[in-house]
Amino acid sequence: MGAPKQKWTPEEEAALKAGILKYGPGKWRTILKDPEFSGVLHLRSNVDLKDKWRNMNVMANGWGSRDKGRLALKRMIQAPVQDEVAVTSAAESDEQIPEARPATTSSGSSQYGGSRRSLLRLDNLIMEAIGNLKEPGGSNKTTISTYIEDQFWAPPNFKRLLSAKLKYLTATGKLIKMKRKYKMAPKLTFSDRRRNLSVLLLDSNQRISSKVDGDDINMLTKSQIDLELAKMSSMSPQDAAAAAAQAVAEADIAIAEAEEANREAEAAEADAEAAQAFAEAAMKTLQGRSIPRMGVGCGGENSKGHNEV
DNA sequence: CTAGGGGTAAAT
DNA sequence: ATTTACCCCTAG
Repeated sequence: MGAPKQKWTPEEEAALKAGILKYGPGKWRTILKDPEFSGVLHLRSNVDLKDKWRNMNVMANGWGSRDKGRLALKRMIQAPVQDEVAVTSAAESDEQIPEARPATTSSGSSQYGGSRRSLLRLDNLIMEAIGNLKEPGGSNKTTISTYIEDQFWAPPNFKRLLSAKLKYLTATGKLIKMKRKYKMAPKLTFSDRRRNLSVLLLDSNQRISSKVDGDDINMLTKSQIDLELAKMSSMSPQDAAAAAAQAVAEADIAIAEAEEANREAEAAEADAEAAQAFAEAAMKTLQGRSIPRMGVGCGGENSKGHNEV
């Protein structure tokens, strides 16, 4: 009647994920009662949390429980019908997911539509690489490149793209170049109000109480969290690749330009999506560190955002 | 209260 | 026209 739809804000998503990280999946009521999250989620109900989490997870692994058979067996060689549906969820090694996307055939108008988003993704990918490598003193370009190339197929011009990106990130202060290695900025000057978000996340990175009771379904706690991260990773290569091929056609300058324009102009939607990815990267990076507590007051709001209450 | 199924309104 | 995402309803 009054509100046809109420989109989830990144803050809400972050809070939800933080709550799941803190307690675990299924404790929606508990998460909702937590004073740290109730401030952000007091408008949502426990059912909403569950639904949202389901949607996120479905996107992560491909087909969790929903999505009957729409995209499933459609245009795939070999029919894995008789096989189990044991996805590669509990992968303890690294984030590596079998992409089963029928590729984006919507290359009708090859504008910058999807490029901007992908570029921003690569941005986060680099952060994740550095954060995951956890190399003391930072990681050099080759290491980062290897890390990414190892997980995804790298376009022929990837090295070039990466170089441009690294340079840009260093120039903007997001990365610190020491000698020949790149490190993350200590102050986390990624954005303005992105700080309290990370703090919010970091506050609840204690650990997951994985109490092995006896049943088999137990490890869907941390696995699913990591799955979330894998989602971003497995989604990037395709999109980023297409973007890379296009971007290289233009010039390396176009990348920085697009990035800058993106950051200045529509830093509402893109940044919003980057928020959750960044939150995760930051959380993983600063894991097990002494984090000074901060107020969780989200005061500074962007001027041109969507005003939905 | 939580898990799952389903429908419908927005995006592409 | 197809896909995404939010919300409601029902069963356990």
